[in-house]
Amino acid sequence: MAGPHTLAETERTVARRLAGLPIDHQSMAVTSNLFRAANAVRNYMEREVLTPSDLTWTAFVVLWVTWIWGPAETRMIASEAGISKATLSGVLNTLQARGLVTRRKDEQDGRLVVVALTPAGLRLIKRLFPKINAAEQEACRTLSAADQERTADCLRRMVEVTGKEPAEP
Amino acid sequence: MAGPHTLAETERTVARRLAGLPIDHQSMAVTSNLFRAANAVRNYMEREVLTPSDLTWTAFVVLWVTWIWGPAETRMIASEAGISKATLSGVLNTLQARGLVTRRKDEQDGRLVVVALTPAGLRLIKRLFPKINAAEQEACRTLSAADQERTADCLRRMVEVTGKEPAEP
DNA sequence: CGAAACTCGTTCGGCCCCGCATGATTTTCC
DNA sequence: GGAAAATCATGCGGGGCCGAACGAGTTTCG
Repeated sequence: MAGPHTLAETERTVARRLAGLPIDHQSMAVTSNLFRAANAVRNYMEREVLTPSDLTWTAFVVLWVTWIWGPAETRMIASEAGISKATLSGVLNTLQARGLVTRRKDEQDGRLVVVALTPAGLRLIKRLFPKINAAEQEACRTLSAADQERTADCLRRMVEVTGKEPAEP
Repeated sequence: MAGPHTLAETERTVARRLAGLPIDHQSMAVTSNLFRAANAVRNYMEREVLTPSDLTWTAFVVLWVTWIWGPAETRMIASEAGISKATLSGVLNTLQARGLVTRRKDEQDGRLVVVALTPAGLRLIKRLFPKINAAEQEACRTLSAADQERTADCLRRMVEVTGKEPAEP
């Protein structure tokens, strides 16, 4: 990520290259570091925790959501995991083939499919989640408690603002 | 993203479900909102700015990096864009087919490939970037200047901590 | 009751994404 | 000068990712 340039160097060069244009540099700094950080943390967790268990980040998230939200319909899992239903279908095929989740038709409503963890899936997520949380702690190591609280809050507000709104009849 | 639950509701449920486990909730709140926010902002920009021009987020980033860092080698563009060289190869194929970038062998070093914007590519990025910056401003709308500064700084620190380090012989 | 409208999950086509292997090129170091 | 090591971009295979189209199932309402 850092590549041949440091973060500070990169940001300086961009600012110089954009001199003269009427650009809001502050919000640009927030969003570009948002993407950088999300990528860096995600890669860090895959590298340190997930790859040894042959899991992708998305597969882990789906496993986690299924654990937290109990047996649940696919539409709900997709929403909580932040992926589309189409993507979830593929991920579930993979997880099901590895014997980590099961699919079952709902008896009341035949359109619904209920996803649940298998015992093996439950064992895996219980073993992996503490390691992921340790990695989260590591990623936030240099942030004070106040920093963490404020950062989480600011990120929440950004989600609220950009969350889907394309609906104005 | 928000799906059937609000952000606050989701976080409360997770906390209740994880009660008893020795989990650091604060860093979990930071990272989970980090991924949520990155997804939400990215989708927002694709929806509002990029899709009308038939560009993906990654293709836009590659175009932007090529603009900022002038004609440059692929390895450098990949690093700045936060993607692998392999991914960049594919993206460049797409952009080249649409006549937005050119590839040219370096004359000094035959291994290198220099990527440059075509006039059409330059026109496109110049037209799109102000709209992206407006979207960035919108995403940060509810954050004070101090919030923005502090958030950007915290995100930078998270990048530093998790940035690739797998080198200890 | 029964047709129309709606909801749900899956498939499909196209792109992004990566690690790895490969071939081309340059540099290092006898 | 020439073999070995290093560097670079690309192709490939497997998977994630989405919108759109589809078929099966359910609800609405005349």
